[in-house]
Amino acid sequence: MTKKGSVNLSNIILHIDFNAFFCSVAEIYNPALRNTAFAIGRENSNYGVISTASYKARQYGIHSGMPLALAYKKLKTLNVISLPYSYYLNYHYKFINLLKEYTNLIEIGSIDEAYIDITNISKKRHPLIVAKEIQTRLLKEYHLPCSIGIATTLFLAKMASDLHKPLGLTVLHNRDVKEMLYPLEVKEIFGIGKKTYPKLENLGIKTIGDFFLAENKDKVLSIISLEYYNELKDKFNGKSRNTIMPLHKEDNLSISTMTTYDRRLDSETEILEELYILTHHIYKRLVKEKYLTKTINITMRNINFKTITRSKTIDYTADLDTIKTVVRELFEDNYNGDTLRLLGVGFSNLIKEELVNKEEHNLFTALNKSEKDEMIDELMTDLNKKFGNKALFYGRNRTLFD
DNA sequence: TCTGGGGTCCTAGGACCC
DNA sequence: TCTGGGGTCCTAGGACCC
Repeated sequence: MTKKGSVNLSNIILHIDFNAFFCSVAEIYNPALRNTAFAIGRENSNYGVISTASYKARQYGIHSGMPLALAYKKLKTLNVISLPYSYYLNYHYKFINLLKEYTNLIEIGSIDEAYIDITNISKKRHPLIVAKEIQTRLLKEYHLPCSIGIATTLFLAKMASDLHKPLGLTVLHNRDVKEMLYPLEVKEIFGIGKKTYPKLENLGIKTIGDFFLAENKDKVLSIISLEYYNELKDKFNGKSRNTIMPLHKEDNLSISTMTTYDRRLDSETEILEELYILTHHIYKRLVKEKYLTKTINITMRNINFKTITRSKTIDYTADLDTIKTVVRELFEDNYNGDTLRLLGVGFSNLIKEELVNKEEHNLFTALNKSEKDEMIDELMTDLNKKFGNKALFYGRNRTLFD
């Protein structure tokens, strides 16, 4: 698809990434915050971490993920605020709706970023013009500054949007990858995080260029697998996914909730009570979004930050009592008396209620492999009729009738 | 300085089935 | 007595991302 001399066959992907999205939304609701040092995080508290720091706050060395206690050390007067999540979501939807004016080939990366395929649009208008227009409209209509990357694959578009912030507009041609990306630190690679990066750095591999240098290959392979190495190599060579999966993110593989407590928990009764509260909380979402769950998990983190998760798989259910019983069992079977700082409850192996007919499901599990395949084919045909492409997504995750 | 909350993907061993 | 090969599911944990 991106062979030499066949540029016209390449897709054109934009990655649109908001700059300090949560802060921008906060500024919409309270314009007095503009150009001030503030951050999004737990209000009136000395624990927890910064979610997003305004550009002014970043001048003091404050950044996301930083513990609040440290942030206040850097700037005593730092203004830390939070808004209900729905406020951010509201602008997320406005953003997606604006993109829909251009194309339906939209893949949502997270609340503040999305990819779109403008290959077709680009036949009539230059990609840069289109990107500039989207960027300007988001700023003028919604006061949301963003950076946009333009490239032939999703991965390169994302790397490109990171190159210039805020309000960047960056075209990254495949032929320019070496010049533009190789000088960057290896931790800038999407997929190399804070565990892997120090190990590479220890071996003298500091830049992306070092990472791909032939003579460093053995060193790199002592840290990561050959498969992953090759995958990254392809990505930097422009040989990775260049098609949008439009419905990605619209359906969950799992949902969960967790809370860090500002008190320490060591009474079994109290912990179980809190687990029930969390269970109710996440259960409401399960029902609201019309899922059934098959696997229930709890998370416990002790004061030394040791975290365990325990799960149990049962029949698909949306019955609160059944779920609470499993939660209690998981807790009673696994709690060792530690003093805890965090609890969580989650559901995975989800399936949409409307796509499960219990009777059909039971019938299905009794079939042999080829009968199952046949039935899946029939069902997928039906589902495609009913839901269009959406059904393909369920098929991809194979959760439909496992 | 002291570590939020919500997700996804991957790995690996054991159980179980044919 | 010692024990194949392929496949799927379940569980636990880790890395990573926003």
